[in-house]
Amino acid sequence: MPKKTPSKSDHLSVGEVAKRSGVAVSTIHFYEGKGLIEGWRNTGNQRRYSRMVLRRVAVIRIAQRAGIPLSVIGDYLARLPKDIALSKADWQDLTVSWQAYLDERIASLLQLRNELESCIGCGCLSIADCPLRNPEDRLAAEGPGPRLLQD
Amino acid sequence: MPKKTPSKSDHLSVGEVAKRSGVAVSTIHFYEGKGLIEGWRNTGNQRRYSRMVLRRVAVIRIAQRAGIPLSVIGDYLARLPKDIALSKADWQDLTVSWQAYLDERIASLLQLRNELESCIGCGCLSIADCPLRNPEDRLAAEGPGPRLLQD
DNA sequence: ATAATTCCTCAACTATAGTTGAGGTCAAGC
DNA sequence: GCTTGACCTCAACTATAGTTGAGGAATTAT
Repeated sequence: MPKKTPSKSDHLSVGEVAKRSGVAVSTIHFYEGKGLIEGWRNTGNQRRYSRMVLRRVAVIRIAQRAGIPLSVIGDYLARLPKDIALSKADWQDLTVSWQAYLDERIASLLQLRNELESCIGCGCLSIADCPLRNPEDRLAAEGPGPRLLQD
Repeated sequence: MPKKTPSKSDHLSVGEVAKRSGVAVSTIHFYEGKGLIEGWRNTGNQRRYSRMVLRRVAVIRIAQRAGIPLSVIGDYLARLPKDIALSKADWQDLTVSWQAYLDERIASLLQLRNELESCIGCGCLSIADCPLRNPEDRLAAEGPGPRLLQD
């Protein structure tokens, strides 16, 4: 039984996870601190991860591409089995949720785009009339925006 | 000549700008510090703004809705006349730029959405095969994302 | 056995977009 | 003419998503 390769079978060091998932070691630390991933420690207090963590990191990065904040990603991941491979159903749930999220964001951006289009050259920005400043829009606008107008 | 109303003609205090544009006074300070808006001071060192600043603030908030960072908004605004009303052409330039920006972001989100769709249930996330992890995507992906994969 | 990596923790720092508070000044109303 | 409210500056703090560095321990390679 050769024991040459860094860590075989199913325990990866942070460095290996970092290299294989394409993120920095500090980011792995950070994700673990946030509870997004989990592992155990060896006798020398060094982090060891199951290779399942690679998929979790991939999932995190994909969700980030969709603009989902880590806290929300964490909520999704928390409902999933830890250290067990994501099942087809798990992955399906995630993708469906994220598609809904993406759909909302896309719709919101499209609305803004169309409003810009209809306002090209008008330059009005009238508080009363312009859809770009119309309070109705705010209700349909994306969530984390700061309060825009109140008159 | 009545001089009752807070500040008539064409000089608004921060408070008035804040109230009329719907942002906090601290935000006006912040924008001024960032060079996004400009004004002058009265004899008592208090900020005074032309009413043109209201439109500028509206423009800033609209651009933020589109997800454009303040630094970029500042670059656009810097090329515009200060303290002079935005012309139709100015506004047109802005909206066209922002639409292009929005189009890119929308395209990028749609691509991700479609990739998710094609991957529903596959759960592969294969480094080699999965479009969600495929390096080709990165080139087409949105700008400010952290580096994703390098193998 | 020693040297070179890798890893550990913890604190501090980056950037973005602001908000909050302290301590003090200015302007407006009565 | 004095009190209240609006304003001033500056520093510190919030949140998100990490990165960087110091000082020290563990692991790996020669």
